[in-house]
Amino acid sequence: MINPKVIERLILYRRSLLMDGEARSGQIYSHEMAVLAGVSAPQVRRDVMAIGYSGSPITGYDRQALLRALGEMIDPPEPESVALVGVGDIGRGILHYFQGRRPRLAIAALFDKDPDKVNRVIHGCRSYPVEEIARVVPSLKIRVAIISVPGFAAQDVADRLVNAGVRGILNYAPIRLKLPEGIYIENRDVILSLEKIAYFARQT
Amino acid sequence: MINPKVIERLILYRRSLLMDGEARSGQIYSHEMAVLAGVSAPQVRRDVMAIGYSGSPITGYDRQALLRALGEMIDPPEPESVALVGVGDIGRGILHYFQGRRPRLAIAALFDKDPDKVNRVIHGCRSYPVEEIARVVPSLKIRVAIISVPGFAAQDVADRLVNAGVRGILNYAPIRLKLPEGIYIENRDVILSLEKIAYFARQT
DNA sequence: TAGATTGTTAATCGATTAACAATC
DNA sequence: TAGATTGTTAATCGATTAACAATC
Repeated sequence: MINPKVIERLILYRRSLLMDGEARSGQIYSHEMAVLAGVSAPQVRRDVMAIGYSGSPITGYDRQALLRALGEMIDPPEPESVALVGVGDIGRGILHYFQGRRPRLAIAALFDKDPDKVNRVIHGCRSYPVEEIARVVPSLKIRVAIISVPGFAAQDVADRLVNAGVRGILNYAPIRLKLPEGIYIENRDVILSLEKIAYFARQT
Repeated sequence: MINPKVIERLILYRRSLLMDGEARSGQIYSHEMAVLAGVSAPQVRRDVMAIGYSGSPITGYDRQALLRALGEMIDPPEPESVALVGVGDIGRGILHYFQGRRPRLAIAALFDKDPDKVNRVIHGCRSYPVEEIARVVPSLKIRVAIISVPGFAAQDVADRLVNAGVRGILNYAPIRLKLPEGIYIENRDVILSLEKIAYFARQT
């Protein structure tokens, strides 16, 4: 199993290759990829090795073949649905921003506690009360969720999601969720990030 | 200088102490703090040591004194202004969510390229064209900025911000910014995060 | 004093970087 | 072949964990 930092770099490599319009086909060397992605060349070689793709000492890597190998690692084999819980400011922002950007990854269900926000279609997406997580999440085979509810509600929501089959969570709520082993989580607390950045901006 | 992971934990310790309403005053042991913040007890002790505060082998740490020490490290000495560039879906979500939550840290200026979005007041905050960054950022002594513009515009915006005196950036644009040494940056690319989470959710 | 906790050092772990032999 | 690059191993670096002497 590949670790999170490696996966992140693999995603960056793919983007770099796709955005490097100059030469979508042809060959590319590790040091060129390194410049594009902002990492070191040996790092690129190690990462490429990790996905089982190999290049040639003479011609480097084949762009198209490398993109295929990256896609096989990164992309879900079939389109995947994501749940978004909490249709507040942050949640709505993410929903609007995200929809339609990744064909194989789409927000397929919204959940909220507010009766005014449920049983509607928001930005092309059906919204349900949180009590329906247990029913809707398994029926849509959802395994990834975004939590953007207030801190006090986040643990309850997380428990419901995990019980319903979710295995990965992107958490915007300002608390550290307690989750069973094997659930992958990333915390994206905006206020914490800004406090941290402000600290470092003050130094120097 | 303290490293980012330590600062992040210090912020969590403070939150844990503030939210642990049970006993806002009195003493607390490292292993109790460890449970609250979800880290190990020796880790808590090392971090507390790093901010120059010390406890007693008998009574542990004094909550109020520790909170003061944490605040001195984390909080800006005087209220600090933050710039937000890009008043789109994500930017607007952050603006609405963030305003008023941290008294010493507030979004004080918005910037956008769209003529319809500038020279207005959005959610109590004045908006300017991006060309005015060079003038407004220094005049408000802004050192921290949030970038939530499309990828193709982000590098230009970042350069303008850094030239105007910004030293810390929270970047929501889907590119790796090239910045001079000494500028602190955190990347919060939503799509990248979800792709990563989806990968790990598929395993197991 | 006895004992649990603190401050601090040593051991471990993992990831990154540097070096280099293998290769086309 | 000569040479630049790849694949792969060794060295380095840093952070975390474990251990323990000092302390009240």
